[in-house]
Amino acid sequence: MELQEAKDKFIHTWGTLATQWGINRTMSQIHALLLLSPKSLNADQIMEDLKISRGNVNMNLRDLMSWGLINKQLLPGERKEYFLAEKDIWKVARQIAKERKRREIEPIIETMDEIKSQLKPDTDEKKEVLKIIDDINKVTNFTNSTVQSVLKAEESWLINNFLKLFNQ
Amino acid sequence: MELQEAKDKFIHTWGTLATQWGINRTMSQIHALLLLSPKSLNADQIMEDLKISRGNVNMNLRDLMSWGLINKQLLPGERKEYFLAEKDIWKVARQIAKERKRREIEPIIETMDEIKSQLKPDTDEKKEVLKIIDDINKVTNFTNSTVQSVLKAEESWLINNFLKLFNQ
DNA sequence: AATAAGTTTCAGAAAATTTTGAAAATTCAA
DNA sequence: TTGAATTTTCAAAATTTTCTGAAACTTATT
Repeated sequence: MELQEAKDKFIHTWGTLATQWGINRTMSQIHALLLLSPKSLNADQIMEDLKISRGNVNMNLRDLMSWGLINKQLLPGERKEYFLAEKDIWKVARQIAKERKRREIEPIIETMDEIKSQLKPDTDEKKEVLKIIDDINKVTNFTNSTVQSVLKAEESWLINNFLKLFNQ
Repeated sequence: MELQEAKDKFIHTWGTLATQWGINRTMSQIHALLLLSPKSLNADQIMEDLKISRGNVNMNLRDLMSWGLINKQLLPGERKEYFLAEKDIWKVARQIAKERKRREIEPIIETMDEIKSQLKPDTDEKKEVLKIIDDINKVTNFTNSTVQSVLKAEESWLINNFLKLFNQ
């Protein structure tokens, strides 16, 4: 397999996988493209490479920035904006976990709390509903704090290795 | 807030949240409905309650069964099939984690392995691509085994409590 | 074996999401 | 300022996903 073939396969598969977990295909493909690119790229280069429109590139670059997966780079003497992916995959994974926690887990807690505060447990059926809501809250909080502690542990493991590097 | 209102809010929000994480809205709503229902329900009851077609109900009930979140119940003297949700939310959460692991994490490992085995590291650029693929594999394996061990720990905590119950 | 009750399938319709591309807005240089 | 380069926005088009409903299939009853 040649380099370009491997890159294409990676970018294509990454996009396909992403749709299965509710992430926009193009966003993932741009991310994959930037991950594999040693140099930062501008909108025109991404447009040409993935054969997509300027508007699409723009929207998804902003999304990727909001996920903290890529950064804008202003090259001296260049008018155009260049984009560079975070290459440290551990950092990428932590970033994704944090975002998903914020976007997926926190809204559940909010909704459950809202229903809980407004429904009086004055009948057996209401009590049953409240029981389920309470259970969901427990599980969600557990998941939340587990993710949190794994993130923290993982982060300090990285910090440890970083420190070791300086102790050599 | 009255019972029906609370139920509706729960079912509706659950459906909306689900779409944000790549799960079909109807599937989540049927799951929510069954979670809140003390009795098992048949296709006609679900159709009427959520105002959706028979085909849609059938498809999503099968999906929910494949996720291990609901079970078919054959009531004596009844021709129709009834469906009952798993009410133990910890079990539900474990089931979802297992499925997502299988559906989201395992395909990544497969793809990365495939590219890795076919791309020779004979240039610097190829080596760089292989480095990223390797990193992704490391992170994915780490995530996989972390989920695995949390699941296991959580499961045995449950087992522990179950056993305690009998030691009283 | 015929019929009735219930379930599954799937082509086409409807709905939701994504993408395009051109116009508007912004930024920079002279 | 002006105007050229670049980025952003957004209505409409294209695409993808979901849903419907009727026909086909399966299972149970007489």
